[in-house]
Amino acid sequence: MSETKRPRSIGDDIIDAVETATSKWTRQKKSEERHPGMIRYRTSRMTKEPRTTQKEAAWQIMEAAYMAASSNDSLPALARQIYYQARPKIMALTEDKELAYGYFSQTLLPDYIEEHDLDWNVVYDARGHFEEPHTNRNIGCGTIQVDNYLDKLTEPQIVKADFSGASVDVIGPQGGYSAVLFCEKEGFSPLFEAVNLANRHDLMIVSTKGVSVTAARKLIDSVCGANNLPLFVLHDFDVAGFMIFGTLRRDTRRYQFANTVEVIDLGLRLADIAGLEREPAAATRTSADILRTQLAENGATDAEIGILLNERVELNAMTSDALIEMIERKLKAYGLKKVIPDEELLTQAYREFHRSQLLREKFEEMQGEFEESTTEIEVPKNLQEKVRARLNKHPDLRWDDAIQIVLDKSQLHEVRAEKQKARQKSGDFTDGDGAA
DNA sequence: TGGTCCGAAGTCATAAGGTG
DNA sequence: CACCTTATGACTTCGGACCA
Repeated sequence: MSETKRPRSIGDDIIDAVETATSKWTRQKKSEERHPGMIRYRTSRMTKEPRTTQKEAAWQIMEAAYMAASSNDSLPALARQIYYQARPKIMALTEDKELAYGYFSQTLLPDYIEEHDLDWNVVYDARGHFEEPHTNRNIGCGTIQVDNYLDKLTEPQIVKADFSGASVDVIGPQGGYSAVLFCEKEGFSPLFEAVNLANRHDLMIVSTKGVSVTAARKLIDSVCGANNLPLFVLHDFDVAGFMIFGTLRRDTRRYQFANTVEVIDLGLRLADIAGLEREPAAATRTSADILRTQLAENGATDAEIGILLNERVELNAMTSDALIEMIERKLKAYGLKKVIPDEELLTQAYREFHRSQLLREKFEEMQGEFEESTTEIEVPKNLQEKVRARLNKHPDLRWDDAIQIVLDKSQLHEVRAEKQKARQKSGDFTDGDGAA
């Protein structure tokens, strides 16, 4: 501006010099006025020393922590056990920054395992249960239990007749159940049992408390996906309920489905909540727009979203009979059928049961003759000591098992097998070695 | 051409909300 | 308390604008 009017003076040079020298500073200052949020970041960035993040620290020590917790990968390790191994080490590397268990177990540990493609035996606590129809196997929705269960799935096995008669052993969907029912709440189990829901429709019922754990999704993925069984989902009419429904039919950060599963919504949906008690939706800090998007992604219609933003209806608002009526109406509408195996298996089973019947008649005859001819049975001396000696040798047995072995050494194997079988019947799929 | 700066987009770590 | 998820603030990265 000035140079055309008058010759440059020393003053002009000084001004230029000052402006040049301070231009960067001015620029920064003005930028900071426009973006006050950046000030802290910039100062911290200029003054901070490079430090280790919790993630970096975790990456350094994770393997050692797992190996310690799992006794060199020979036993299953609970996420929490690994955490206790890892925590002091991570904190030492990060200026004692507190390490939250949730962050460790939900983010660091699974991310590490995924990134390194590891085959570690990491275990989370069971949450909820699943129960087969007819067999009454009731198993916890935990990592180990689900894995063991999936390992043992089998085709129906016909058990040949012996003293106890022929039977058919079934573990899993084949010959066992025709669909899986997922219920958001565990509390309905007594009701389902009272009306015999599972047995009458050959349903395996899975319930977790709230959002499904990954073990439950893995179970559903395998059982439904590999056998083409439908999954029915029962949930509240609320934001969480739709989320529960949504996470069972799409991939999330923590679990990706390997199979395609046909997921059927049993409600509650708009059509189901007429006349039911509504309560205000739980307060949330999430904006309505985000909720709307989420809900739509989880399958809610516009009309439903309109209600869900303000109100909710619990499954508990239904009377027991109305709930069962609704479930069965929808199962019927779907066309769910009882399990009936193919002709070949039916034939085999028929023959074996027939044989069993004949054997029983024979046995009863023999029993009559036997009772007449028996005399007093000799009992070995020092039976108590003998039992104690057997138990010392095989501490996993009970006293009556020991008597059988005293009577006949060759029984040991059978006794063991019986015990194992009994445990499986009762739904103990935790496997002998068990969690540490 | 090569250094500096900006800010959108991405990552990390945590908080908070939900189930029973 | 366990677990799950999404939201969010703090920080980090990085492509491109800018400038000398």
